Amino acid sequence: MVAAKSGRTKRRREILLQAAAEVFFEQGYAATSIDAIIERAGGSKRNIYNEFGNKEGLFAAIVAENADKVLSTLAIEEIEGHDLEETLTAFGRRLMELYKSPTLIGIYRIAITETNRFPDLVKSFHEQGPGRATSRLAEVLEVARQRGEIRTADCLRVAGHFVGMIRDNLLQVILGIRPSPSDEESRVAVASAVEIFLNGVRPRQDKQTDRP
Amino acid sequence: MVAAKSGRTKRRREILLQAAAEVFFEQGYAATSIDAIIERAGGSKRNIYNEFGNKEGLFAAIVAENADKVLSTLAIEEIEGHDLEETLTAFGRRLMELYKSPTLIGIYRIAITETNRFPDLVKSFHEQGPGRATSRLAEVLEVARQRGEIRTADCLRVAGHFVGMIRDNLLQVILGIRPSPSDEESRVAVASAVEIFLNGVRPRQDKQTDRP
DNA sequence: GCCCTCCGGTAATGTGCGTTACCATTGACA
DNA sequence: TGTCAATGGTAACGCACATTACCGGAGGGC
Repeated sequence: MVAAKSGRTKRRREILLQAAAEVFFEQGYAATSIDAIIERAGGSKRNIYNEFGNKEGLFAAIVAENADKVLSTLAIEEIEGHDLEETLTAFGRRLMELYKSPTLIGIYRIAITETNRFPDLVKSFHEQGPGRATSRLAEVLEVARQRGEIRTADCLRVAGHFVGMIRDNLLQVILGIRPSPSDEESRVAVASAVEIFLNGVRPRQDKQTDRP
Repeated sequence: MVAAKSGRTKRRREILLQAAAEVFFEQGYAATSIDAIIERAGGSKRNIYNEFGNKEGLFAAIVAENADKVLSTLAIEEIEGHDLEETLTAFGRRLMELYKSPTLIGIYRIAITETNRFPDLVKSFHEQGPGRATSRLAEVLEVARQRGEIRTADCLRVAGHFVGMIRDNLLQVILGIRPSPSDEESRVAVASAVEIFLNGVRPRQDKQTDRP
C-alpha cells in the first residue's frame, strides 16, 4: 500500500488540485470554503486534510505547481539563434498566450491579494516564474547590446518595459472588463510592441555606424 | 438635526472610510471583519450600519470615492501646450506617483480579486479612473500624429504600450516584492520609457525593418 | 479465512463574523 | 427643564466554515 501513491492516490491528488485551483481563482482564498472544493471534486473533506494537511497547505501546493509551468513556457532557449525581432516576437507571443490562460490569470489575481497572508509563497512564485522570464529576456538583450544591435543603459529595465507593453493587455482581462484577446488581436499587439521597442532601442542613425 | 450631516457626522464618515480602506486594502474584502474596522476607527458597529447599510455598501463607497481622485490626478490639460516629450514625461511622472500611493495599490489589489463579486463596481472604477487616463493620452497622441510628430496605426494601442511600460514597475510593488521606487528611480524609469517610446514611434526616413 | 492498518465518509465541535434587537445617552426645541 | 427623536454602544442570534472525532469498510499480510 505504500506503492499505492502511484496510481489512484496520485490521480486523486490531481483532481483535488484542479478543483481547488478553480475555486480559489474564482472566489479568492478567504472566500473559498473546503466544502465548495469538495462539491466540485467529489469525495469528502477528509481527503483534502489527509493529502494537504489544511487549507494553507492546499493553497501552497497549487501555487508551487504553477510557477514551474510558467517558467517552462517562457524559457528562451531555442529562440536564441534567431534574429532579435524574431526572438522578441516569439517571446511576446508566448507571454501573451500565457496571459490568456485562466490559470495564470487566476494565480496572479490571488497572488496579488494574498501577498500579506503568504508573502514568501508569492515572492517565490514571482521569482521562479514571471520574474525569471524577465531576467532571461534581459540576458538576451545584453547579448544583442554587445553586438551593437541595440543601445541601452540598462537591459533589465528595458526588458521590463517590453514585458510591460505586452502585459498592458492583461490588466483589463484580469479586471474582468474585457475578454481575452483573440489570436489575431494578440498577433497585432505583439507586433506593435516589438516594432516600437526595436525602433526605440535601435542605435541612432546620425552616424549610420553599424551594420547593414 | 437634519443639518447635523454637515459637521460631526461627515467627519465621522471620513474616519470610517479611511479606517475601512486601510483594513480592506490590507486584508482583502472577505477577510476583513467589521470588528477589525471598528477596532481601528473607534466607536461601534452600529456606526457603520447606520451610515453605509452593510459591508458591501461600505466597500462600494470606498471604491467610488477613489476613482475620482485617480482621474483628477491624471488629467492632461495644462500640459497640452508643450512638447510631446515634456507631456509624456509629466504624464509618466504622475502615473508613477499614483502607483506609489498605498491607496491606489490597495484599490487595484482589491479590485483585481473582487471582480467576480462586484463586477460593475470594478468596471466603473477602471473606466472612470485609469482607463479614462489612457484614452486621454491616446487623444494627445492623435494630435501629435496629425502633426506628423509620430507615426502609428493605432493611438489607443500605443498609449496602452506607454502606460504598460510605466506600470511594469508597479507589479512587483503590488506583489509586495519590492518597496515603492524612490523619486530618483521613478525619474530614471520614466525617462527611459519616454525615450524608447518616442524613438519607437518617431517617423523614419527610410524603411529599415527589413534587412538588405 | 482472519486480523490489522489505513483511507474515506459523516457528523460533530468550536469559533468567528455579519447583522440586528434592545437599551442608554444625548442634544434640540418648546 | 421636560420631551422626543435619533445616534451610539452592548450583547445576542444564527449561520458558515475550518478542523477533527468517530466509524465502517477495503485490502494486503499471515
